[in-house]
Amino acid sequence: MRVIDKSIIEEKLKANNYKMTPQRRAIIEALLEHRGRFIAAGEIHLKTLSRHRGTDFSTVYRNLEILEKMGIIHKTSIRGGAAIYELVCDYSHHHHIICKECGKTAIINACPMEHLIENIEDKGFTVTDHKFELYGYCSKCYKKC
Amino acid sequence: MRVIDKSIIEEKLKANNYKMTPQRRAIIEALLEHRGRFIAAGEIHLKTLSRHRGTDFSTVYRNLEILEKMGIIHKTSIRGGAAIYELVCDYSHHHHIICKECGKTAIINACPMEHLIENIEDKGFTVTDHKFELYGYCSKCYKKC
DNA sequence: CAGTGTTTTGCAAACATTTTGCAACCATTT
DNA sequence: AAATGGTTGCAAAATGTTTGCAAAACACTG
Repeated sequence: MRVIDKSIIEEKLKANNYKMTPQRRAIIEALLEHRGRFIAAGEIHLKTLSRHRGTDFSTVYRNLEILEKMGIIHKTSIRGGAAIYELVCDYSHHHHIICKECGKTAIINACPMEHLIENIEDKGFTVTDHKFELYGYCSKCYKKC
Repeated sequence: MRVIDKSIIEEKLKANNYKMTPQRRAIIEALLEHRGRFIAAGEIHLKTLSRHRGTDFSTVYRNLEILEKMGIIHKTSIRGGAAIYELVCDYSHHHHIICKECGKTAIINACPMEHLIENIEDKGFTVTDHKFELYGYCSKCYKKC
């Protein structure tokens, strides 16, 4: 299991004919800095600005879309709110528990699908992907609330 | 296990001091018509209009919020997109498989949490809720794509 | 290291979604 | 009939995201 880092991401992008720009690098660095934590597009933009001033919001969105399509980041949202993003930290399949307060995440290595596939196939659905997320509070935020 | 219908919802609302208005009724009927299917706020608004013309979008949103807080509907979203809603069809805990094309859902009675609680508690998180959703295509939409 | 084709960017504007303040309304109670 | 408290439509704003376009930047090539 290879943990993701900057060079892996750059390789991947290159392999898909994406070029490395300061903006893109800044966005990736912002995400790396937040490893293990979901953040909103707005926060990513802010962090990116401090690394490469003038980066536009649209650039951030465009790059997040690219990174997501390449499986480098996860996109989700808490109860239908604004989208939040997180670096995929390694290549193994896993799920998350997400702090509703600060976005901190922990990995859940178990995947419920293993036990459920038979259960589902006779519903007539063809399953392409699944989401299993736990929400709650990390120890820090739990004390505050 | 009591399956939800119009009268249950009306009872619940009344018990919480909410009044039954034509608009609210129209919104609920629109949701009932879509039982077993997630729909977006925009669609609910459209359906509501045909039952009670002039109903404003804000009214729809306000009522969806109320219904959600009372546990009558579920709110979620597919990959960070716009919010989608569905009537909670019964009072038992369960999960969904959602068709990415038409929003049709099926119930998954198994809950992965049953087997996982121990696994998670030593991460320092206090779990308040969880989401387990499968995505794919229902038989109809699968043929089309 | 200039030339080339492609990608990427910033900007501005558009678009989509959701929320809010407010005055008016309605049903029920006093 | 006045008062109460939830509810609505309207208009506007806030929020979040996407797009078209011309200019700039990038990775190659020779």
